[in-house]
Amino acid sequence: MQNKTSDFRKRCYQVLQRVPPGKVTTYGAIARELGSSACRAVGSAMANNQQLVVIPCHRVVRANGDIGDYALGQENKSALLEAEGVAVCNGRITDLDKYLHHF
DNA sequence: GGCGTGACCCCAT
DNA sequence: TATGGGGCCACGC
Repeated sequence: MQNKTSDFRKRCYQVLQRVPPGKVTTYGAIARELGSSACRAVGSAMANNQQLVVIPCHRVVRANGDIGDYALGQENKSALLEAEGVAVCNGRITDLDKYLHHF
């Protein structure tokens, strides 16, 4: 059967849901969890994410420490992260390694 | 069936 | 530190 969402995208969401509150992950980490280095494909999945309430896409940040982009805006994303206990400064994670979740 | 795009990542300069 | 270039994969037209 064919769901509206591709299987690859679902996997991104599944991995993303594995990240606990107060922790963050990177697009590359998710991609590698899926067995690929297609960090861009993961981002594309988030961009088409229609389950903002179900998928904590705001917990995904860039590997260089930047919070990356967000469907509702970077400001909203950083605010959500701080609300979960992640220190964000000027749209960037101060201690990325400290909040990075290890799968 | 092929091309361009994208919420990226890494390395070199 | 900032900028440029190459590579990776999935999706829409």
